Amino acid sequence: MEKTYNPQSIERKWYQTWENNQYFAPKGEGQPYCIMIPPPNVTGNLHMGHGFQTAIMDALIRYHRMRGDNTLWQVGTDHAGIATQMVVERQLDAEGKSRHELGREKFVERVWQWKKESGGHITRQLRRLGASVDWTRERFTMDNGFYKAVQEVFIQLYDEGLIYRGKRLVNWDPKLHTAISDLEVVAEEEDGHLWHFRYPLTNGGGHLVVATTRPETMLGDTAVAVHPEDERYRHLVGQTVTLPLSNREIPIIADDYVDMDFGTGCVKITPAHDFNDYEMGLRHQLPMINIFDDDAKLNDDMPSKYRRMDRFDARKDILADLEALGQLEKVEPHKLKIPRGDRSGVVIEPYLTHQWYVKTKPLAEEAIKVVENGEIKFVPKNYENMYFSWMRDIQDWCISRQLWWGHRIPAWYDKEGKIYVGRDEDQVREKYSLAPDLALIQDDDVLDTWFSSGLWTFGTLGWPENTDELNTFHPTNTLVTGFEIIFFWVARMIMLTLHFRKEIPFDTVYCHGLVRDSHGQKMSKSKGNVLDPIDMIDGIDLDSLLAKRTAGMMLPRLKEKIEKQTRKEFPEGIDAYGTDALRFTFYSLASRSRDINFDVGRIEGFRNFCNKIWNAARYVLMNCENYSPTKDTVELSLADRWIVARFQDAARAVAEGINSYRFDLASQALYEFVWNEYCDWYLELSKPILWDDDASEAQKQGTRQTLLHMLESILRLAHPLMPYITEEIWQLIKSKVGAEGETIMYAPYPIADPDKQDSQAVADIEWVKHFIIGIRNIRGEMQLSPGKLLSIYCKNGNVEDRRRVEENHQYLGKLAKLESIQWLEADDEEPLSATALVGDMDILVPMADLIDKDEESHRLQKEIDKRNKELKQVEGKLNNANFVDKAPADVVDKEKVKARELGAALEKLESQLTRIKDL
RNA sequence: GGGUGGUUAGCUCAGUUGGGAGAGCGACGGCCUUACAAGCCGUAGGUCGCAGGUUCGAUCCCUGCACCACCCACCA
Repeated sequence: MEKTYNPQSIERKWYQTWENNQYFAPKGEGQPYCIMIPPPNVTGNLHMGHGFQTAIMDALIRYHRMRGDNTLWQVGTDHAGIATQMVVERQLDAEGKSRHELGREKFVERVWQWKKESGGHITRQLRRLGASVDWTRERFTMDNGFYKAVQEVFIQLYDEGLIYRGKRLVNWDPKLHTAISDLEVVAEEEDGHLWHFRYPLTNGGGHLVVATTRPETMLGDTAVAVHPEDERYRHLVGQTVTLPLSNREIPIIADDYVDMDFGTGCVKITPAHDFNDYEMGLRHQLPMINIFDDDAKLNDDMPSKYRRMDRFDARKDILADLEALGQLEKVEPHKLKIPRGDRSGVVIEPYLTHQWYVKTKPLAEEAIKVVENGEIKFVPKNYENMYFSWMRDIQDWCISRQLWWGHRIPAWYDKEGKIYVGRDEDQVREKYSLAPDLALIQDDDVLDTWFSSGLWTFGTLGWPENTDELNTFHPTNTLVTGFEIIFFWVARMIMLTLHFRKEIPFDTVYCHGLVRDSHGQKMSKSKGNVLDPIDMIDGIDLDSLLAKRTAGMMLPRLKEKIEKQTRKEFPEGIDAYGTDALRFTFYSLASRSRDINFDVGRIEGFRNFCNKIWNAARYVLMNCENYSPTKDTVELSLADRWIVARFQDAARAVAEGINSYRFDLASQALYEFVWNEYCDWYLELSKPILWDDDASEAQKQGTRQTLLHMLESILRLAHPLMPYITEEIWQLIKSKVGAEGETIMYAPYPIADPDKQDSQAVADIEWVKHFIIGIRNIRGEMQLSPGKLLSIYCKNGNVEDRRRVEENHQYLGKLAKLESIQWLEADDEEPLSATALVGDMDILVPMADLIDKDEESHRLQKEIDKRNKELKQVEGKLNNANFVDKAPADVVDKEKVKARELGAALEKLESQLTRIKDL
């Protein structure tokens, strides 16, 4: 083995081996376990969120696979309608072309081309993370089979009356020229104004003042509303005002939606451009005047001077014109929520168009039930509340998009606009018995991307065919996803799956937080704090990192800031830490918390952990070169029995962590066992035996066997979290432990064995550790040379102490670096010493000339202070009659024991201090 | 406006049947001790956001408040 752990030299090799040998495919007779990957955007790039999510899923998958389950991790990618179309449109733009010049067919062809070129990128990156997905079953949301599933679902829902087409107000994105769903609109508070206009009463008797944040929409006003009980305006209801600029007469209506206390209490009503006004328009049968075109420019029905004008320019002009007319009463600064498209970032316009909708209420009812009754569980549980609150108030889902990239809606129209829904034109003609010469045209729109991803769990398994995969793996088990797409994706999967499969899509939804930078800031290009998981695996030098973070930055000031900040944080760039270290870092961060702050400092620590394992393996191999499994009786040492016992606790803790989705606890239990017990103590305790010429061969074989067996067990325990290093080392040692199989991936996962518990060995080693630590403390504090062999005395020990000293002579001598240990009897004169306590036993390190008197006084005083503080607390409790009376007896006893021990220890320490001082 | 999560060592975070406050990184001191300097040994550091309450006892349970983050909602 190389002296230093080098992830680069092992990772790619093993992944290829695994993939080539089809180790990722479902296998065996075990119970099925299945995870569906949340399909990443086919042309996307792996980010930290993917990294985190993939690490979690792979751990679950490898864990179940090793436990013998018939395990499938289904992989695939999403066509991501808007995102992908935008990328390709941007490319065209750079060539000075537009998609409209190209035409629909050519454009879609071009997107497929782009998918072909860059579609492999993200899947290559998933491989780098060690994801054991079954590549042979990779799917795409627009592959032929999926297309069929999507059509089937659309047609059936339409035939059942759960999909309808209607002309309604939708969220219109004027940049992308498409409708979007409520979820794709993000409303942020921004500074704006509240303008007060005068609308003159038609009969000449004065005017009403309306307040608005959107002056330009006045061109589409069809009423002014007041509250029915508003004394100020009650008498005017039924009269009309004359709308300035348009000179239209519009009614004054009463509606209790109006808040009398806001603004003037008069609201201008623009049914075609505001969701509330739309509802009111319906209630009062108001005309709906659309003032915009698809670009959100004023349309040709508007007064000529505003036609073709951009909405924001029109606002300025209208304000100026109203002011000129003397109708602008006042302007106030006003904070308001501005709706913007999550993709385009432009202000969304409520806009009257024909769109397709899913009637969600009936679907949602069932979907609520399965979470209520526990068939589907959310982890952490509180996300269920979020789910419920949204589902119980769900709105119909606008599923049509005016894009070209996506599933085209399987609907046709005749000249009269009658709708025919079916698989294709021929089938539609047959289904609806249409005359062969009736001209039909297909709907131009495509479906919302989430409509197809909503079918992911069963669509990928072959539905609508009744496949073996579907019967075996559906319902799937665990869905691992970010909480931010619970509504977008999770809820819709549950609704659609219940409807079409009459079963749940998965039984558990594990929701993880958002991966942020080390200061809790969201990672974003504009902040320049984005970390690329691949860079942490492969490393990146400072210049490349700077170039990457500032690529395409237009603002020099921003660019400078990002450079400065990056130089400060990564003066040397980023080291190549390897996949295992990156993954382990993700696990350590996978607590219940909602935000995951990724600190690069931690990955280094876990790379070091890999190196620790690596070197432990080197040690084991060096000492077991000629070892082979033997049938001869071997003798197990105390340390052997101890580490085996301790391993059971570790194995239980790791499994518990994984089972409860507490990967932080699982990784911590593993880390602590490997480093603090196996390496720090067990490997050290093995040396006195292996390097002792007097030790028997049976003892040495026992130690070698335990070294190997424990190492091999650790590798299996760690494999789901750190697949590469564990496979690499496992291959090197498997023959020595008689392990079968070609890969650790199929080796059995360790299960804690209660019979291997050994409380005697654990207690003895605890005592040994205390002994050694006592000496080390004196060494460290007294500045004694670490290599200096000490001759020490023990005193006041009981029978147990004497046994332990006797039995563990070798351990103590080697690890505490002792020349000799001798017992002093009660009446023996004590040499002046530095002392340590192990239970009731004193350890004396004679001072001779090596120990400084003042130093030792100081050290003793520190010990005394510490214990005094503790004793005070304990005595406080024991002196409290209430405590003694009311606390459980075992708690009181514990405190009493503690008080006695502390008292005894203090007595010794103090007399020792007096002796030293009196010197 | 309604709701959720958070506030613990300098930093990032663990800490559920309420009974001794922890880890990693960083800091300090000492070591190239034949697995590992990506290491070893030792040390220091916290009024567990604030104020009340319940309890013999509260980081943990209850109430209120402050601050941070997020989700939902029709105030022109």
